[in-house]
Amino acid sequence: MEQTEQQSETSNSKHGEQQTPEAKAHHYDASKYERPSVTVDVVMMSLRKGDLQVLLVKRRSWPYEGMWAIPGGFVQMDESLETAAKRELQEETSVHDVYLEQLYTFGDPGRDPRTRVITVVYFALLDSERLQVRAADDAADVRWFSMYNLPPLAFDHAQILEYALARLRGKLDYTTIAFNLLPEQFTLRELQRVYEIILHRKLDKRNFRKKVLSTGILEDTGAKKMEGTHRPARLYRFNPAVEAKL
Amino acid sequence: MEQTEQQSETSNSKHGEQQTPEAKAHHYDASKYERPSVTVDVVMMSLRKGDLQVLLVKRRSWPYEGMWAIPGGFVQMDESLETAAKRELQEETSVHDVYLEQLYTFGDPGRDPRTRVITVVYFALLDSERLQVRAADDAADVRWFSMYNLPPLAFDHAQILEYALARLRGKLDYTTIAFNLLPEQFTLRELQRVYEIILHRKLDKRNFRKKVLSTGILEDTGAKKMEGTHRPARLYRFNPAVEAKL
DNA sequence: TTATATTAGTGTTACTTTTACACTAAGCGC
DNA sequence: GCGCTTAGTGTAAAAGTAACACTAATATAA
Repeated sequence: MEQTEQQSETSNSKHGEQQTPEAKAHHYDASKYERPSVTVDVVMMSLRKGDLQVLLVKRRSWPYEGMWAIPGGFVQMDESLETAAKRELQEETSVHDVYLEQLYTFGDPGRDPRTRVITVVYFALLDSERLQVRAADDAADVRWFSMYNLPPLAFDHAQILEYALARLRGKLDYTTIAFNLLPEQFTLRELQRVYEIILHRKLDKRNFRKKVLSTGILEDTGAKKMEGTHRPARLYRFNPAVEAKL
Repeated sequence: MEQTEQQSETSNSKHGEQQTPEAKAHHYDASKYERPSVTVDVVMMSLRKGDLQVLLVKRRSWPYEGMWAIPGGFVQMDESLETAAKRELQEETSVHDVYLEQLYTFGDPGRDPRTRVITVVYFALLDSERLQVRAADDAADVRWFSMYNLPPLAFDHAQILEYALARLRGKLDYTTIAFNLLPEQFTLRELQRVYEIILHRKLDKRNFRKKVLSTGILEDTGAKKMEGTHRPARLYRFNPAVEAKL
C-alpha cells in the first residue's frame, strides 16, 4: 500500500511527495480509493422512571426500515467530532452543557449495506430534570428505551449500546461520571439509586454513604428535600473542586 | 443540518428517503459536503534497553517536514480499521499476532493543514524478543524513541502518545496487558520490571510477587533462567485460561 | 393528640487487602 | 570456600471493605 502510505499525514514519504492539499487531493482522487463516509452517533442516556434509558430513533427507510437506531449524522468538514456530537445532541434533545465522551469508532466494511461508513460513537449523560423541556418524548419516531429491554436495533447498534453500558459501569467507581445523571442538588438516596440502576444490583446504604461522604466530594446545601410522608432528606451538591479523589 | 441527518445511517429520515446506496451516494455527491480522509495510525510500543519505547517515522515533506510522527496510512474501502492497523504494523515491523487495541479517534479540523483528516489511533504492544527480526531499527527515517524522552512531534502526535501512555498505565493493574511486552517465558523479576518501567516507579518485590502469584495467572514452566553470576530465576508462562482474575 | 407508616440517618465488628520491611538461597568466579 | 549478585520468602500493622439493625423526622389518619 505504497500509495496510501505516502499520502498519510504520518507518512515518511519514501516514494513521493505531496506538497499541498491540492496535490494530495489530486493524487488521492486519481487513485482507485474512494473515501469512506464518516458519521458521529450519540448514545444519549438518562435516568427516567427509575430506569436507565437511551434515546433511539426509528428508521423509515432501507436498510433496517422500521428498526430503532442510535441517532447520528455526518461530520461536516469544518467541525470537530465533538462538535458534531453536540449538534446531534441538540437536534434530538435541545439540551447543552451535558457530559459527552467519545466511546469508540466502528468501521467494519459491511456494517452499513449502502456504503462504507465509519462511525465515531459518543455517549452523553443527561440529567432527567433538565430533560423535561423536550416534548418529542412520545413521538412515534423518537423514543426512550430501557437499556435493559431494548427493541431490535439497526446495524451494529446493539453491540454499541452494550459497549456504552460497559464503559459507564466501568467508570462509575473511579470517576464522578454518575453526577451527570442527577440535577444540581440531590439526596444521598438518589445518588445511591443512580449507582444501583447502572450496576443493576443493590448497595448497602450505610457503606455507600460512608464511602461517598468520606471523599469530601459532596457539599451539604443546608436545604432539605421533603417528599412523601416521611423524614426529609438532606440535599447535597457536587463539589468539583474535590474531583481528584473518588 | 437536515441533509446530513437524513443521510445518516441512523437517521429517522423525517424529510426524505434514500432507498439505495446509489440514491444515497448521489444525494451525497450533490451536496456541498466533501468527505474527510480517514487514516489509521498505530502507536507501537515495546520495551527496549530497560525503557518503554515507541516507533516513529521521520517526515520528509510538508507539513512538519523533518519531524517525527506516528506511522499510519489511509484506510482502504474494503478493510476494517483493525485490519488497516495490522497492515501498518506489518509494514513497519513485520511482526504479527501482537496486542492491538483501539485508542481514540482524533478529528479536529485543522490538525492536518493539508485537508480534513480523521485519524483512528490504535496502539500495539510488541514483545522485544520477537522484534529483533526487523533490521530497520537504526534507519534514518524509522526509529525507536523513549516514551519519556520524545523528539518534537508532527501534528497532534505528542498528545496522542501522552494519551496512549495513560491508557497503558490505566490498564496495567486490572488487565493482563503487560504480558504482551514479554516473551512467552519470563521471570517474575522481568515482569516486575515491565510494571516499574510503565508506571515509572519502584514496586515492592515481595508484595508484587505475592499479588501476581495469588491470581494463579502464571504457570511455572519448571525451567530456570540462568544469567550472570547468581542464583537462577524460575521461568513462568502466562496462563490465558485464568485471564478473568487479575 | 396519638398511633402508624415511611424513608432518613447513624456505628461497630469481622474480614480482606495493602503496605512496609530484612534475611536466607543458589549460582558464579576467584 | 569466600565474596559477589540476584532469587526467593513471611509477618505484622494499617487501611479498606462488607455485613448488619435500630432511632429520627415527617405526614396522615384515626
